[in-house]
Amino acid sequence: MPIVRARARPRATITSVARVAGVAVGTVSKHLNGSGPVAVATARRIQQAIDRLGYRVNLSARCLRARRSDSVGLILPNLANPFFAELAHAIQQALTERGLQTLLCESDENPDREGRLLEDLEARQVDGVLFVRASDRSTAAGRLPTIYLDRPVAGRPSVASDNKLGGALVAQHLLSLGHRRLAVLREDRTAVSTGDRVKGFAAALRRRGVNLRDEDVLAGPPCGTAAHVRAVELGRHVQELMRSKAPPTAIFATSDVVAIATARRLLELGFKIPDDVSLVGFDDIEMSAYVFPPLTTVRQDRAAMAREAIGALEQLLSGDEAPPAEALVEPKLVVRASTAPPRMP
Amino acid sequence: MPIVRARARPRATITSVARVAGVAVGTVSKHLNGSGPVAVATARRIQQAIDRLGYRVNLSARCLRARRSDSVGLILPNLANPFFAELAHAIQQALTERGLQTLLCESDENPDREGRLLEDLEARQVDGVLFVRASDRSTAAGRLPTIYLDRPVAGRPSVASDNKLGGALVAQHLLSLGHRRLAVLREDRTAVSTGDRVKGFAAALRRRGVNLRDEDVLAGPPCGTAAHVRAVELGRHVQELMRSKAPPTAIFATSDVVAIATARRLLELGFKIPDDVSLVGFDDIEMSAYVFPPLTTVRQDRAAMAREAIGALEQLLSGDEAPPAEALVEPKLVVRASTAPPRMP
DNA sequence: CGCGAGCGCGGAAACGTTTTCCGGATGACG
DNA sequence: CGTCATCCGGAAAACGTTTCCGCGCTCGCG
Repeated sequence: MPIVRARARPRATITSVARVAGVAVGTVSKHLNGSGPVAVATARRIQQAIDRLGYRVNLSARCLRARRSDSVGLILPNLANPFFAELAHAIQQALTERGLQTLLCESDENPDREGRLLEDLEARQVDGVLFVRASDRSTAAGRLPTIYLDRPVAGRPSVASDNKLGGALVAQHLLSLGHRRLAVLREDRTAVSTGDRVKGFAAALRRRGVNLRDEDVLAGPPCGTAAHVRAVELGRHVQELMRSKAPPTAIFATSDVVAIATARRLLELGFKIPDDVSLVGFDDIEMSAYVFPPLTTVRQDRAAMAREAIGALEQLLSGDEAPPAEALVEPKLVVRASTAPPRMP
Repeated sequence: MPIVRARARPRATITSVARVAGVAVGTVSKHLNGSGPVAVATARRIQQAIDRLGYRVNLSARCLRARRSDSVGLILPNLANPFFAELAHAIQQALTERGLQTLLCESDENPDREGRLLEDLEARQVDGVLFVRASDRSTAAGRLPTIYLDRPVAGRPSVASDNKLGGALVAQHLLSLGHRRLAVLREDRTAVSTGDRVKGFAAALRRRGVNLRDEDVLAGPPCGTAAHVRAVELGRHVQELMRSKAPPTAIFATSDVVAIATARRLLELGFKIPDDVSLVGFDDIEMSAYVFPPLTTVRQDRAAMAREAIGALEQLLSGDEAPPAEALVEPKLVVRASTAPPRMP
């Protein structure tokens, strides 16, 4: 518990403003919040006092008295993951537009910390929580109104991309280019969102008569493994895949980060993208437009997710309607330069 | 101002805990904070009451009374920029270790919003602020104890990487590989940190008898321009550079994002990296290890910057020592696969 | 002219803590 | 046995707001 210096000059309070303006504190409060009638002349005097004293409301006091903080907590696994960072950006922007403050916390991919974060947010009196769990197995739950994001919980209100549809979009795109020999690289065998992408992908293939064998789906080490270990593992998978008897003509990586790392390995091995092999990612992080080759991917609409999540939270808080169910946001295929028809044999 | 439902069941307060435990509120407070002697038997009774009621301290009330929030504000331009996101991650982690809460705000690269953010943080009673300004020209300043980060302000306590040294490290590396024809790609002509990198680079070259002409330093459009516009501009610069009479054998991009976009353009144009041209970035964002080719770059030590900044802030808050000056964090060269000796003519 | 309505404002009670001050009990020691 | 220090706990005052209640005044209307 660090030592903190008491502020040198005490800050102006609503009381000092009232004294300077020659009115009662209640009147100042009404002027600040527009919560009651105040004559224009009085309002002007109050405003002058505020400006002169440099008064700023004390949100702790307001929150204490009004039992309302106008702030919501956002818990997510890790800002170093570009997708989460960009999601945080979108959410913060949307909340700001609504006049709400964001309290951003990182769980560091550690489910054990999530409980503590929820307690912290409760102690800080947030009105609600937007919660991206560290893993699908994480079971932390607070007493606050919560909307789950990206990683839904059955029976709880949540907002996520339609991952199955996303996977299907990829399948459709690759099939229409003429690909028939396909493979999937996923980072973690257990992640539900990733699993849905693969399921949607496989189902769409099957509907068009193309079979995706189990051995065509390669998974990296479980979530939580060190990044460089996962990269090495991924590199091995790529090599194994491309050196097999019937190498795929297209690869679906279940996230852009994996896709970018896959592209690196393919290029290192001397394969050309998309000439020798097509590559599709997922998320559409900003970086995916800048790498070589610019990545064909599935865009998760972060702004829409943010809007949807905040709407759901407000509905939950207003409490007059039935709590919203699990909402799906439509993903969109973004075609760039990493996909093309397969080379004719 | 959104409507917020009053909480259904009122939360347990320190008063209710005291009643259940059969003690006075002051005693509960002492037990919670260890701020006074309390007998073990009493402490046990209190703890049982706390557990039974599911009590959580109300930080608004504590902050109001104790005039101390144990939280610090962090203002940065944009989480969608991977370097800032990773910096935020490091800072949040370091603050958490110190038992401090982080209030993260984005200015969206907009200097006009910074003033409002500072007011917000003041209203929320943060103990201090870590401030990454949106631009070197942004002049916003609050009344809170502030440590400037990454973009220093003359005469104010600040923490930043030693950008000149970083630039010199790049020069040294490229010179020792045998490069003599060099070029620089920077994103923004006016940014001081970027300027220092270029200055350090040019100065180190000059010391070794290599001249960097003005026309060898290409700058993108000013900060704030839309991302895709900047990418197009950058592409043009790369092309122009490589099609010139004496194309460089090595390029220094003043950030990893620019380097990655440069690599893309070079590869699109058919150049091999590092065979045809070497490429060096700056920052060492995580992605730079995953792209092709893995990027030689200068690592900004985010953890050290976070430690340094928090240390400076605590010193500023304790107030007994002279406020710390402008601190520089040492950057380190990270050699990967994007640099090699120049092709012999 | 009388009366009710409503506007503008003041007063005061909360909100949940921390902190200070004080008193009672207990133990040690002469 | 008396005195004093020590330990533990109670009481109450703040912290800066919001909100409720009520009062005086003005104005419109019959």
